[in-house]
Amino acid sequence: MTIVDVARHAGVSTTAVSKVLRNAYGASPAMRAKVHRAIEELGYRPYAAARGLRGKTYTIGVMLPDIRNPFFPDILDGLTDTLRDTDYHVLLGPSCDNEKDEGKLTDAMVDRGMDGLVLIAPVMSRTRLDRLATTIPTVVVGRHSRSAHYDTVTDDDTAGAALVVDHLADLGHRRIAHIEHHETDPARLAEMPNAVRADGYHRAMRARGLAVDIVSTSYTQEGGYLGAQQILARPERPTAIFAGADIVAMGVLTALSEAGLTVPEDISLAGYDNTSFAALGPISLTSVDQAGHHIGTDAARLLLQRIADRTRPAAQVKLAPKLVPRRTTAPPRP
Amino acid sequence: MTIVDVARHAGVSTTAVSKVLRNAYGASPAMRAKVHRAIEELGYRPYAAARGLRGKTYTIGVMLPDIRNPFFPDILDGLTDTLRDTDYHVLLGPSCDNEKDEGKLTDAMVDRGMDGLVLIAPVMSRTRLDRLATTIPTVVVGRHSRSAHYDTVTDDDTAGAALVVDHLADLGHRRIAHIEHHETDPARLAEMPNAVRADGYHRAMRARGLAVDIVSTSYTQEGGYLGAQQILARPERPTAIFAGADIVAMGVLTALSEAGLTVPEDISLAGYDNTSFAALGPISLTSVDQAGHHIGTDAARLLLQRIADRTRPAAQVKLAPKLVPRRTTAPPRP
DNA sequence: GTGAAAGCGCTAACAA
DNA sequence: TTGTTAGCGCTTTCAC
Repeated sequence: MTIVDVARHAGVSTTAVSKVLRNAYGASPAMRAKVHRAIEELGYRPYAAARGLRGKTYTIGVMLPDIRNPFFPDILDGLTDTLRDTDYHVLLGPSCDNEKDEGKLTDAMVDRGMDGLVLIAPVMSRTRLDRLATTIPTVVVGRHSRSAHYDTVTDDDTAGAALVVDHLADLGHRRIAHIEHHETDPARLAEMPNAVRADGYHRAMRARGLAVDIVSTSYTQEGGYLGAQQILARPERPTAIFAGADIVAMGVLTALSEAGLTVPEDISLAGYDNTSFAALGPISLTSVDQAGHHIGTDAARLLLQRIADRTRPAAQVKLAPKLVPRRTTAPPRP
Repeated sequence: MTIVDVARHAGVSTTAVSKVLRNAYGASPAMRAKVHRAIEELGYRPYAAARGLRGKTYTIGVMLPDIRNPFFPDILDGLTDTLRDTDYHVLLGPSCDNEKDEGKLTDAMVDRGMDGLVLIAPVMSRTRLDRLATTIPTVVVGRHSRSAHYDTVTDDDTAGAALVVDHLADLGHRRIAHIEHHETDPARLAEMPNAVRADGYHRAMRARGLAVDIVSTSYTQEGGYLGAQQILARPERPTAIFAGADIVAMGVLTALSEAGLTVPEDISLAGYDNTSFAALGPISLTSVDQAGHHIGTDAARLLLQRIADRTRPAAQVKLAPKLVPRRTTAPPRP
């Protein structure tokens, strides 16, 4: 079942069918109707793989660091909701949290002729990111970099971290530890959301005259578990922990519970992302909302615009985070 | 940068390059070496979209019902671990939990020339599933159907449900409610894992002479929340709840917590899937382990075999679930 | 507004 | 073992 069959069935040329399929200029209403009827009657579906050879594949690729992090589905929902009424399909790569896997995945997506990419918090070098974006329309989410070739959607992570520090400090906490996602590359130190968040914590603490206490693990449940264990092994225990992501806070809860500590009586805990798990009754985690759905919507919109016009100036959308206080934060024991 | 450039650079024919790329028969070691060097030097990458037009795209599509359900990443890990050392790439569709979205996504995957599909708990009709599997190598995960055209990997949901019921009954519970994922289609009633799980509960309860109490919502956090609210509104409250999935149990916990009930003192709770959240310290949910990673490994292996030989007899792999008792289940109040 | 014809990059017959 | 050649299904000039 090909375009040739449709053309024959409708009594027109293959060119005509192609034009109708693409809503291209140069097909009369009568022709469109004929072709559409033929498509209907034959149950024809264009073969995207073949379209890609000359035109577009109507496919958008999404890369994310960790499918287990419940924040990313929010972004995905925003993306798919926006793309639902278009001809585009979204295809997701499996989690990849290192430069090598990222390279493999983005290569694979380019090789499959995808029309555009949404990269969520990519760790690849700025050079590579830039090169990629000149190859294929790209929107970068979360990473605080700026390029002429790709659009970005970010949340103000500096402000978000300050929100948490201020909240805890206002409650009376003086010793507030932070668990961050380990970042050594100096170039990425200024760009990755986790690094900016840690920097925001740093600034906010110093602005209050408080001593900085950072533990480096990763933005995973295990990272939170291990980070909390390190913190609990300290001679002087902090009275509050600011986990860089809700998923980290989940692991922290396990470690605290195993240590026989209760939240917020023994120690306060705040997360980041305001995922659906933060709202869970028995957890009720204080967190920072960065409106994942909205991020996804913006990313999709920007990508569609960039696909339509690859020369348009790059846009930087920056969203403002919001603190959502819940039951895991309270004044420290007197 | 095409195969022609590589051929010219290596001083061989395009066929030779093609053969080397595919590890096909008919290329001398000397030729392979020459071609590989040319590929290296030119930084050539085959264009998968074009390969798909004649041969394969080296792409495997995965469809899952809900990206928010933390059980599915386990399966995905098993899949990607197994596929990592092959030439195949895994691409995931966005969540789709209804027949229409499933149809759109599988169509899109077929249209993109994917070499094989892994469908996790698909809800589409058996006819459609069968037709799909004759079009493209397919492995179905979780669904208890049998076909000559696709392989299946399932867990013994009947036994798993019985494990939970027996555990609770042995603790002394008599009134055990079950929250299931709503299923009306009579054909799917015997095939979907959620339906089989509910049926297993049914049988196990009756075998013990206990009264069945089923609430139908969905396998989501919200489904658990709403289901628990319905259960709590009963004149006579059950002493234990068996949630059909861990993600459901998460929602149940919220509802119980809002109602001022404690677990397991006021009410026992068990989930299913043994996700990483079940092991979380403050949650510590009794659950049923169905070895998601193993399921993924088997699915990948079966799919590779089916891609290699589409006529091979269909295999049905059935795994055995295991109960993981934790702190949310205890004897009822006297 | 419409259609004929030339590829897109690759694979697979087939011939050498 | 190697190379020549004809497409895969679609889009895109470029005539008409």
